[in-house]
Amino acid sequence: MARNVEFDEALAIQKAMEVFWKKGYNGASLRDLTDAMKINSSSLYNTIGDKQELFVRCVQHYTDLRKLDWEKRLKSKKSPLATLVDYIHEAVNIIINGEDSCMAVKSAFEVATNDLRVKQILAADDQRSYQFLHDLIKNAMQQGEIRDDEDPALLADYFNSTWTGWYESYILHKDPVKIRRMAEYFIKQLSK
Amino acid sequence: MARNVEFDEALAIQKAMEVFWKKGYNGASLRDLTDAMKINSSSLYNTIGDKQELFVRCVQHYTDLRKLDWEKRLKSKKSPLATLVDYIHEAVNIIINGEDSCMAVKSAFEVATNDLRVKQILAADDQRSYQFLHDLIKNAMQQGEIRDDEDPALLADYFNSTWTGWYESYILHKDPVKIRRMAEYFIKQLSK
DNA sequence: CTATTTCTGAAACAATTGTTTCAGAATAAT
DNA sequence: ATTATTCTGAAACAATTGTTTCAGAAATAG
Repeated sequence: MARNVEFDEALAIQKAMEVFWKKGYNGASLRDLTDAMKINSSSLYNTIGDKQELFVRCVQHYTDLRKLDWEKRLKSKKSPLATLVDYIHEAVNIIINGEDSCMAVKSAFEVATNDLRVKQILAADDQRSYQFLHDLIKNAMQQGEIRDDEDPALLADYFNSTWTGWYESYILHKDPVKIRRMAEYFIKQLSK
Repeated sequence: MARNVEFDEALAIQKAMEVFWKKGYNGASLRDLTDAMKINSSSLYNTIGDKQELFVRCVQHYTDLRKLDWEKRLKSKKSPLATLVDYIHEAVNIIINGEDSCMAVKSAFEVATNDLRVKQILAADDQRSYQFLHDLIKNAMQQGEIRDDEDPALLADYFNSTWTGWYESYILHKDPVKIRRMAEYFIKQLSK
């Protein structure tokens, strides 16, 4: 018998996520956040909680979006290798066109080192990313699209960790050609 | 005709570097820094400058140390491939045994995105790292230690960006075996 | 409509932030 | 030893930090 929460929590989390993504955890102030979320800090503390809790929710949201993407791609009607190659090309485009790099990677280095909950969320995300690659690689092997003389688990681990360095490279050199060339090498290595 | 600076600036930079390395730029407060440096903030502002300037000096110091290491390794009497394999094994040990990951990588994602000077220092560092790998790969090819059907520049770029992902993986999963297996695959791929 | 509960906005909170001030200690040159 | 200069330590600075308070607006249920 009382009033309901007025603001759209999902939208507010989305907006907060964008701020954290761009500025990092320590670089984003509560004012930055509540301004973007268009709510008062009292509303924030009444519903979501403090800054740490908000960040956890934002990272969770970020990884949820990635999860949806992987699930959709796994349902694709294309062959496993084609699906994988498509994914790599889109990943490259995101690296090259994205303004603020990858929030998961940035958070891994800035926050996961000190915050257990964030580390667990990102570890689970990384595990899903691994599983996505692993499934595609294993299926591609079974269908004879790629060589099967290497352990798919090892390949998935190896490739999964590769993207991170491309993000770093692009931050430092802003060289799209360099990223594309590495991606082509990556694909060639996989295919043959 | 006056007093000299009392504290050891090189030592103070080293101590400040350790704080930034562990806590990041935004996570480290001026008190954290001056405590570790064992100097008063007035001395800091009198000699080195403000927080940004101090950070720049610390990142510069960090990359100087790496530069020395690469130069020493290039003078090694071992074969290029052996030198490279040694380097990879030591890099893995550093990843696995280091408490605070890699300051260059952390700074690339936290600071280089917004600070031009830091970006330039880290880009130059990355370029030296690339050159180190490139020299070794090219020499190994010329001496017939590894296949020469791939562009050494491409391989150097590709491998240079690989380490970063290993750091991330180790932060998230703390799994030494995973890192070692990726390194072995890396070496195998290079050799054959 | 009334009563009750809950949310919101603005203001205030103490603590911490990066930075500056300045008196006095310390030293080098005369 | 005196002088001139510069460094150091402690304190203070205003601004910003994350967080709390609370009066009043809003809305649900009776």
